[in-house]
Amino acid sequence: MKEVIAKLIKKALGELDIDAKEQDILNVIETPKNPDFGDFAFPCFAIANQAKTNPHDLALEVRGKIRQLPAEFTDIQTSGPYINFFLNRNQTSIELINKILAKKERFGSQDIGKKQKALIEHTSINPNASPHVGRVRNAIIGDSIVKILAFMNFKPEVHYYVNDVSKQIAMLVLANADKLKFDAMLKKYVETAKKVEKSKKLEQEVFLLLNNLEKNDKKTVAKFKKITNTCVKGQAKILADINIKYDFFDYESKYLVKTKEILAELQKTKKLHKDKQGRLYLDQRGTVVKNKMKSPVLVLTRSDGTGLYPLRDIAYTIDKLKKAQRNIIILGEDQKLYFLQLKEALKLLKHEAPEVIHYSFVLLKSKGKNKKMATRKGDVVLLADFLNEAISKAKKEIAKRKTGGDPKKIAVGAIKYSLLKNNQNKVIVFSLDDALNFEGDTGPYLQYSYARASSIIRKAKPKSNQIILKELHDKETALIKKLSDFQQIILSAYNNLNPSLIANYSYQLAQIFNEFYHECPVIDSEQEAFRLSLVNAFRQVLKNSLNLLGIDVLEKM
RNA sequence: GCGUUCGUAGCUCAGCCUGGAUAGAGCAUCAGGUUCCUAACCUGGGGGUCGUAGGUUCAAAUCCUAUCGAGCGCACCA
Repeated sequence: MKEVIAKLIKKALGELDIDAKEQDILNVIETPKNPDFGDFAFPCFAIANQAKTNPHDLALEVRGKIRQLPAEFTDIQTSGPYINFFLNRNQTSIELINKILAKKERFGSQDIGKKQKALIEHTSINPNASPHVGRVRNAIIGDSIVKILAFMNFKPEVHYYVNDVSKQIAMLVLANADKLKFDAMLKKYVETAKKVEKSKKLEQEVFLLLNNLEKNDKKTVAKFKKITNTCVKGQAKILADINIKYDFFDYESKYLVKTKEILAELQKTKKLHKDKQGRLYLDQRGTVVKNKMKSPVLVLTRSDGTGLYPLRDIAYTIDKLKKAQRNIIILGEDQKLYFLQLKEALKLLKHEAPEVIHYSFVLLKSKGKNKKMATRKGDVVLLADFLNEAISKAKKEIAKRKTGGDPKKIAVGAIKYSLLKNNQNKVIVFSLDDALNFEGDTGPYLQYSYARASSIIRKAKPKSNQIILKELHDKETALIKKLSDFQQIILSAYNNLNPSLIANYSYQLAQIFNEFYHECPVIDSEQEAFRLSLVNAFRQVLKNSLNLLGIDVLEKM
């Protein structure tokens, strides 16, 4: 459509003896935010500058040269230095709605992946406690990205990396936590961590346990395994409660044997050295990290020879890379530098690194100050508690309205939306009270809009399928325009691997629908058939959006 | 100190990549709307030096530079 406009303007400019390239015209044509200014606008600033006239007059002159109104438009006006084009929307509206209704849950999807396998690693929480809201941001973003990739015809495979070789688990082993249930783990961990922090002797015992683990001492291995299993099961269960599932749990301990090979290979690059304390480290002076840290090294082993996390991570990542054409990992902002270091280490071994998505922390809002969630201090909102409170709130609301509907779906929608709507590299300031408010820019608002639309469809008894299209109401036009944005938004969310774009779009879409709902009666109206199809198209697009966020829709609520 | 991300209404955010027409929402606040398809909704009011200062440009919340403030990171945690 922009091409049509560009040709039109070029011709008019030609008649005014102004020479302009079609491409230059095309580049500046924009879509006004305010519908009063039409569907497309051509600002005259640049051309006026070139022709040394003022943009105001130029707009008028150009408009004057367009004598015949092309069929695509209902009007062409000038407004100051802008020439505004008003589209003939009726025909294109019906085409769009029909397309949505025909493609259904595939509307907006494209075959970009061509069934390639995409491996996504997300969540990967330390298996030592019940996850808090901050940790869950990783899982929720990751899960949404999995869905976006599937929508673009990739074959996603979801991996959870279980850090079962760690001081954290060793501390729990030391505290005999292998006999504990999942719910008791957090308290035990906090307690033990405090003790170990104060005592060098206890810390030595922790290291000894790790040493025994690397030596594959049967008793030690069994204790680590017991605790890890309890924790992973507990975590997976609560995540399954909010419908986040994994295809594979990859245990870090499995990669212990490969670390010897990795060290041998790194040795060949001559970048691996031993420091005075006997630790092996990678010299990273010639790499991108050189100006980002005090001493550009990546330490791979402790002085007692046991491996550190980065060493096993190299082994694990290389293994992951073999499994899929595309590799993606979701990491917190605290891992930015570390990931660059890992990337450089992989480069030495002639491997690419996965694509990485970083997200910022979730801070807890309390008494005017924003605090970081710290598991050890108990300043946390656990996902389990958040979910329970949200469910009881949803139950209460449903009881009040006597409408029915699944309170858990509403609770999960509220939780996911509250953690997805913000831009990823922006810190989330989390307040439980705000998150439990189901009005305004929230998950339940979106679900409510869908339920309302569904209610219309349920109650309608259309007398005729005849689409009568009179002049569109403003709210109808706005709704259709928003629906037509969907494909572009999804593409952008895919290109940037950024679900918040979809979250924001969903909210705007729902908002416009609610305005339409108030101003345009559907049932028994003259345009009943058309409006019913519009409502159905809205339901489909909102459902598709919310599916990509991992949020279920409800027919009633 | 170095690197990095963020700074927009009382609070929480969108807009910034790709510069354009009076800077948008939600919460809170005030005033309205339900014999009518779900009021978890809608309409209206008040509330903004877009951190600050320069620069580029016909045009800057948007691009560049500096500066202030906050988060995160910078060697045996993962």
